[in-house]
Amino acid sequence: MSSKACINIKNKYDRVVVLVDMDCFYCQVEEKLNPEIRGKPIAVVQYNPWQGGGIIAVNYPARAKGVTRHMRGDEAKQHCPEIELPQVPQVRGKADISRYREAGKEVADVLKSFTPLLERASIDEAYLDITERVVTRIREMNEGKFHLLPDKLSNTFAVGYENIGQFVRKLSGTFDSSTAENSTSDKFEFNKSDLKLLVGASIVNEIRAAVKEKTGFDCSAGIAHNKILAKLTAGFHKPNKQTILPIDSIPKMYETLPLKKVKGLGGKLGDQVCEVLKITFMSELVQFPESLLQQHFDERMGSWMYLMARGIDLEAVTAKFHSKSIGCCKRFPGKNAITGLATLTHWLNELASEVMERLEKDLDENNRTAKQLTVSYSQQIENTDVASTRSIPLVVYDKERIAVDSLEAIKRNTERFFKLNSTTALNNAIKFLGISAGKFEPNAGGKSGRIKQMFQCYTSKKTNAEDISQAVPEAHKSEPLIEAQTKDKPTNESTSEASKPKRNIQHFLQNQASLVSTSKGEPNKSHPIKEIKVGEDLQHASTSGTVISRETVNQRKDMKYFIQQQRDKSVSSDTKNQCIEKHLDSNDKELYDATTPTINDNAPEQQQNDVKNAAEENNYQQNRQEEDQQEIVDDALPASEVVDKVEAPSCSYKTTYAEFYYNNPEPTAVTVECPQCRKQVPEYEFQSHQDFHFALSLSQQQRDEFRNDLKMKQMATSQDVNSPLNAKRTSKASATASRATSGSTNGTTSTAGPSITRFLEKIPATHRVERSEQEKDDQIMHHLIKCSECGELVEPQSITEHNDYHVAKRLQQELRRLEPPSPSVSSKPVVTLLTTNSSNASNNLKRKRPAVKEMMAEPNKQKHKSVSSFFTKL
DNA sequence: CATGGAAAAGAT
DNA sequence: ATCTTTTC
Repeated sequence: MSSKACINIKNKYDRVVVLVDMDCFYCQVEEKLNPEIRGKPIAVVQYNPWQGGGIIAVNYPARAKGVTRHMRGDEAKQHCPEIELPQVPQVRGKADISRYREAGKEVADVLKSFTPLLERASIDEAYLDITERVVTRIREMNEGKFHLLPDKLSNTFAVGYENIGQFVRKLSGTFDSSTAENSTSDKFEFNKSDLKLLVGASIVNEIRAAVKEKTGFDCSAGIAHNKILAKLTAGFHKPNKQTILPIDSIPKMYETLPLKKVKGLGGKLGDQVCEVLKITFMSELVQFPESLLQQHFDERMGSWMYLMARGIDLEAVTAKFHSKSIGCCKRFPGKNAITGLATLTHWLNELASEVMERLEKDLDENNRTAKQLTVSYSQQIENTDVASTRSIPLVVYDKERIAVDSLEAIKRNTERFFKLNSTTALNNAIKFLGISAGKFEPNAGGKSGRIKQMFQCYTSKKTNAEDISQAVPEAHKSEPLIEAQTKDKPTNESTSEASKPKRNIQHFLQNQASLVSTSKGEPNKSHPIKEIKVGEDLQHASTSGTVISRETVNQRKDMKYFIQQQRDKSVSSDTKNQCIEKHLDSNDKELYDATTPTINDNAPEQQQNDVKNAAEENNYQQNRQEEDQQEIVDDALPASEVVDKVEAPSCSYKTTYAEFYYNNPEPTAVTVECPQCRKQVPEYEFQSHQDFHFALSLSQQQRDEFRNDLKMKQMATSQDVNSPLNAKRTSKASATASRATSGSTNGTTSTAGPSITRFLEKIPATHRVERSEQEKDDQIMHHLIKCSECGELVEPQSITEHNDYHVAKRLQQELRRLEPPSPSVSSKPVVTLLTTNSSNASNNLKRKRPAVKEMMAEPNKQKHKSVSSFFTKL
């Protein structure tokens, strides 16, 4: 599991790698959903209340009007009054992109039907290695079964050529004049490789046509010999077009290609490279020896850049269809920061719900189970945001459990979670929350699988007999070419049969006239690459959050030393370096090394932005939000208070709960009346106020259930719970209690805690259900019973079965619980406070990339097949 | 507070 | 295991 799979450097031009990129995908999805707006200028917007919402996708008509990403909806309207602004659906108070996710999968399914060697790169992008198909097609061409007619290459462009016809002519010309002698030259090899791209383009055209036919979506594609270049190339002609990148065109293209446009160099690293080497364009990178690059950056990175400067990227396309993690998150900026337990609980539940939903779907579709939960959050501590991440075992797919465990993880890792003397007011406001599940394992059949199966017949409607196996022949994994070529290996190498290929090519050329005229409509600008649009939205402003962590600060502190160390390293002659050069074709060098002499190692200028020492300011003025919040809630009581309420019913929550206690009402300038509670709310607070009501109404339900469970437990144990005075204790008790309801055996609460046997007894439905006021009528009317476990409304005749489901669920949980050790309690409190103004990014550029040695370890097994042989067979 | 959310992968 | 970086 070292690093990324790479191909042998000798095959550097042998692959045909395609990047398929959906054109303004979200817009297309919305268009498909609502045909009314088709063809109009469109921008997809998310969270519309504030200034018309943030734009996350813009279609081409709208782009023509000057609308761009990271505009607000209002701004877009100014540029283009007729613009349509469909919104990203909002579910559970947060943006929900499942609509696009599903559309993306639809597309990927189509792509996958062309090759198993498909790597999904994002929701709307995928890499394909179609080398095998190309080789097959070339064979078919040789056999006369396939003719590469111009109509197979519509909407196709080649970098460095006016139109595709020109490229074809150039290519065929070299084959025409090929003799046995020059057919061994590198140039000739290049042409063979480029021919593959051309043939590949015909396949990609079919792929894109299939996508269009099956899904209705347009896409663009880049066709090159490796991933990075394919990605780059895809951006050259859009939308609904495809571009080939011939080898010869790479150096010219590099001359005007800003280094930062290359994937992987778009961020701080790219800045560093440009700064340290004093360069801007990719073409300037070629002058530096590998050793120098390795010294300034790191070994891996150095090698990667060295090769990249020569148009080489050895990373294999690996079959990957499904995400390795499923998660969701939300920011709570500024006044939206979470300051109370109730709100925190609410949002954790929302996030947990979404994750759960998606996990269950994933279980259905992919027959796998996530084993790890990761909760991330950032807290405002004394004025800086501190981000943290904690991982915990994910033992059962259970929404409540996920939410509770997440909360526990946060608590456990926060030194002072609550404000002094409070059991609900958070000491540190939370500005960001995220829950994600990962470490998927395939669902094995077998003994543990049996429970899962019985489980599944409840949870999933589908009996998923078919298991979408993403298995891919191992042969593909690292060396797709070898196999292809082996199969294809002809008996004779490059012989002098130039007549037949000529015939074929001329057959092709006969149709060139039409091709050229086709592309006339769209003049192929001779690549002003400075303005090239790479990818859909490459102008992603580096907002570079202000969140810093202790580690970052420490790194900065160490930087001086670090840089010095780098400098001290002597310029040792690198064997690896020589190794690479040895494997570069003479033509590679010709292509790139012509003009520029190698320059010497000179030390990087480091900016000595000294790290400011953490200066603690005791700025205590953050209680504003909670004050506002609490004003609202005179009559309602968030779920998290229930425990305390039950335990200490005599206390007024207003005085007991800091979340509401820190009330220092300030005369506010502009207020609005809340339609729900009819309180005056500061205008700028309105949204979060609404959120709060939302939270309230949702938690109400839970509260009922919770109380019922408590009641039951009390009946069972006849014991009291802890005093609410100790915050830590209380919260723990609360968490444990709720967990117990879902099947825990251990609890601090009782001597006779709920055991699994207890749950295995069938519980009469009538005892388990209690109707809430609002639902009563509904339920009576429809003769439905609400399950106290999950809140679902169930038909009476199904309630037994339904309860069985929960029993099974608990059973599984119980079994699971025995397996893994409990989550490791963290050793240290997380909260360390450091501040800095330095935005100096020159830290830590060391990366590890696959060692070049490994890439070249494999000896060349193949002799390249002569191009002329493509045409020899009849 | 102001793009936001999502995911991967590398670094330590 | 946690944090950072990058990208879309």
